[in-house]
Amino acid sequence: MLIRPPQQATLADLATHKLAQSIVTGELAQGQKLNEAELAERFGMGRGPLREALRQLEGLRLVKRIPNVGVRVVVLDRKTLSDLYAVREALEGMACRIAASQMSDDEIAQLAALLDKHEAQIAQQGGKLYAQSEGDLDFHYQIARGSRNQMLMDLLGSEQYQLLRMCRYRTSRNAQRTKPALSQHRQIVEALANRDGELAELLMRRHIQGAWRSISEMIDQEEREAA
Amino acid sequence: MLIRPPQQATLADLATHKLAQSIVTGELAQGQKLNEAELAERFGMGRGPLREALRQLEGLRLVKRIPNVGVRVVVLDRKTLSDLYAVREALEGMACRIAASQMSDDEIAQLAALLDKHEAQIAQQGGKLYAQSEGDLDFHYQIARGSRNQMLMDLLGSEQYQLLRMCRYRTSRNAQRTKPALSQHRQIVEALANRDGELAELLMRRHIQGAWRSISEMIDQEEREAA
DNA sequence: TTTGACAACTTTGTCGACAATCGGAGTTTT
DNA sequence: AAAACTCCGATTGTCGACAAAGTTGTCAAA
Repeated sequence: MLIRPPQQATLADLATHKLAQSIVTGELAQGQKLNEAELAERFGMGRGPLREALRQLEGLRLVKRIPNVGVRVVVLDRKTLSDLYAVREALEGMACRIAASQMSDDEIAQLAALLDKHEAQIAQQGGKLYAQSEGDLDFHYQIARGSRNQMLMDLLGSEQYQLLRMCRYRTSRNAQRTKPALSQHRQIVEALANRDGELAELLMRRHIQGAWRSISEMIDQEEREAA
Repeated sequence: MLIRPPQQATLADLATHKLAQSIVTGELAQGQKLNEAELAERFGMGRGPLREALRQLEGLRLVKRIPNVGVRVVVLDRKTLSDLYAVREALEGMACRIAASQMSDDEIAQLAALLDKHEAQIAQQGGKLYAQSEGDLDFHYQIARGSRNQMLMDLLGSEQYQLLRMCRYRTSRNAQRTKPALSQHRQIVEALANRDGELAELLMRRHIQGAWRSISEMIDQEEREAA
């Protein structure tokens, strides 16, 4: 449970969290219709809190809702993901540039340590692509934190982060990109350590572009398989 | 009603819309506590739909909520606005760059026409700073549309747009920036017409930086007055 | 066979009442 | 007098039932 472990929470908050988890992990398929009564029963609560949860998920863009008809899990098609990566490039690029001047030496050191841990995980490679993927997101989130921009953290952390995780689960098979990604991460950390914001931004943008190319090819492949 | 006139809507949607409007226009003061029962009665509905509306507003970041305590209208302090403008700079800069290659000649012509209309409004200046402000946001939104990036349009359109409008209402007194702003807008349109994405991005970023400086000074002034 | 309307069913939208929790006034204690 | 405790009113959280709208299946007519 990487995100928001709700300590003191209402039932609606619980439901929001569980549903988000289920959607991100693919337990609830893309485009699937969500039945209020059924979900309420499954979670052991009334329909009231559940409806509130659905409203919140709508705000997080994890579901789409049509009045008097119902809500469905969003569908991550090619265009949506393309848009997402374009926005990420701008946002995370900015985060990197600012983080280069704002992060403490200690924070940057921690970032480097995170990559070491990350590398060790790859070495083991015990099918733990999941953990690897979450680790990567951690890296990106730490940089967002380094920008000291709460709005940026919210954007990257809540909405985009979730969609991205969703995408990862879908395409978690491609392990071949983990090594170049790690190398790029290291370059970014080095730029941060040198307080070179411009370079850090450039490297991050390239990194995300590379990730998009990789994802894009995978989608092409899927589409070809489907045809 | 510039945004989302809900045609076929549920009561909760209606409430969301009305509340958003009230918050943005300042009718509901920043930091004000929102009482469910009171609002429900005022809108002539039960507490159920109203609670759903509050959840949605929470997603739009117009209110903050604390479990078992209640929800309050967000407070736009200096840091929040600073963060907002930084994010806008990155996002709208990107929108401009992409729009330069994606917008049709016709759309760019419409954009120019919008500025003419805008200029006429300024000439009259009948205290209609409100309309002027909305016109400015229209300009920015049209460019976001030009990027053909739905996620970008959502981000700039729903959340940020609302916060920005809120800020405008608060600081709508500063009319002195309208003329330089218009001039900058024209430069941007020219860059778009020349299909010069890089220049368009640069100009937009400067434009937003200028807007932030203006807002920032105004906040300083307010703080000095308060002291 | 296809198409249209009708009816029954399912699902969403809404309300009112009850339970749980929090904030504050008043009182007690050190 | 300041701090802590206690109780009470107010507000939020939750549930079940009812109303309204949409969906689906059936049957008859073209």
